[in-house]
Amino acid sequence: MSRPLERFIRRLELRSRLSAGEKAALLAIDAELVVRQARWDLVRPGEKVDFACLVSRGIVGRSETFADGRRQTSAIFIAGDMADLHSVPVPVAAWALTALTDVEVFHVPHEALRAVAREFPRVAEALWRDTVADGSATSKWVAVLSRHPARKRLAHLLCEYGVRYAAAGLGRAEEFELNLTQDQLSEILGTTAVHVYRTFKDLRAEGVIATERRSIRILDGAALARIAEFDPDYLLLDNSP
Amino acid sequence: MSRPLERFIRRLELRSRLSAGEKAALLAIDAELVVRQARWDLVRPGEKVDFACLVSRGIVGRSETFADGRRQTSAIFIAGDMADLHSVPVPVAAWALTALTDVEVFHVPHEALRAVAREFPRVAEALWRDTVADGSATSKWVAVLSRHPARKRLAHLLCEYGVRYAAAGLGRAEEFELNLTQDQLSEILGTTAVHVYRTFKDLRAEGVIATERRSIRILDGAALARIAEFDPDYLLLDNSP
DNA sequence: CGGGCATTTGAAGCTGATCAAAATCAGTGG
DNA sequence: CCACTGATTTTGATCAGCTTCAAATGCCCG
Repeated sequence: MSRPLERFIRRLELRSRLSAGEKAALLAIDAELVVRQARWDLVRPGEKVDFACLVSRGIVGRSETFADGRRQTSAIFIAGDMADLHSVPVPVAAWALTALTDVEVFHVPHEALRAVAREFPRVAEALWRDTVADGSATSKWVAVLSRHPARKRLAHLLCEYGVRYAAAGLGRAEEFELNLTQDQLSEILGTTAVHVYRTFKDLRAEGVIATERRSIRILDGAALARIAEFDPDYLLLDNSP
Repeated sequence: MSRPLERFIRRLELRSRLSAGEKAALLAIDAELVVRQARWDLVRPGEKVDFACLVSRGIVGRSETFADGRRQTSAIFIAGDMADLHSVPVPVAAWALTALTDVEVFHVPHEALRAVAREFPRVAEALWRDTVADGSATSKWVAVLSRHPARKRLAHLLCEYGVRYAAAGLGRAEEFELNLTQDQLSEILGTTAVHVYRTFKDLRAEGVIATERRSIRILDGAALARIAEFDPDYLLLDNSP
């Protein structure tokens, strides 16, 4: 694609209104396309970066590894997400950004983003707003992870992923590919791969979802949302402001 | 105090460089002082606000309540913290801000902050940067909460609080008042009050900390940091940029 | 000095972790 | 097309950490 930020602008417009001039300035930014295999670390903790990673294909995870080797993924990013928008004001990574599947990522130069933000205060606010949305999702995840058992956590993840996947224009909220292994899911859900399996099994047995290979079909969205206590407000996706 | 934002500017300066003019513009902002007792909700979920809450005294928590009445606190804020800086770009609260102790809070008008941010791009970036720091701490908490047993979680909280308390110029990292009940701590640590008590007891028995009423004395900071796997980088407090 | 919180203590039970291993699948090369 | 290989999913058994419930003690404030 000749205009790497096209999809990112559509993402921003889910939360912010942008003028034609503002969009044109963003569209004019050039970015290097990088193709990586699953497991590749796009950014390592402590690394100083001068670009932000815009996901174009596949899934990127933000994760942290502990002394005993166990890992926790605190966010996942899909096509259209700027995985480390926070690196623009804070260019030293505090976590790893890892390719969870084979991915295509644009390296968007910080300096170009900063220049547009300086010139257009509403772009600056739009970027700030998307950073807030990231924090909002993370904050929600603190609560879900800490207070819900695995079945509610998984239900919540499926609800959120479906909504985000649909909002990104990548598919339907009721049926999508979740291209993550149960091991990767366990690192998001704060549990073990074994338990992820059993949890999937329970949800299938209840007739709430169906799985086939890595595609998820939500048979009873209302039930799933009830199990998860899912309320999409925290994703800040209704373009009201 | 005639200049409500004085302490907030010092907080910003821990992470961003500001010119005299930029500081003056922030200092000129007027804000209403509000005094509340413990348990008071400063902001309720879903509420539309046109001001941000700058903590002046006491502790404010950001928390979420579930259907069964259990609560999770995803962040705590001390004097100098803008508890809901994120409300400037996103003025609809997704969570409650609650006074965990008796508090004094300044209501800082969004419009005033936005005006300064529009005029001074570096102020905009400083505010953005502090939002990133909030997200960074939240993201760390996802990992800690999800992967560490209660003893490491408590150790981590004590390390973080000490560092933040000292950075805010409110005391020393090795000895401070943690004016929270064990019940409130359990809502931060994702456990129960009973378990918080037992965890404190264990850490005391190991000689790592001492407690007296609600004051905490860290006897062996190195051991506490080791237990917690604490590395303060994620707080983004070294004024390097 | 009494009432309301908060802390401390005890006992029982459950959820999810851990460890081990079998079954299945995806991809590779003969 | 099949055998082989490594990764992932599925299954089973045991156990630790934490929750839950109940109650006693301690502390602060009016």
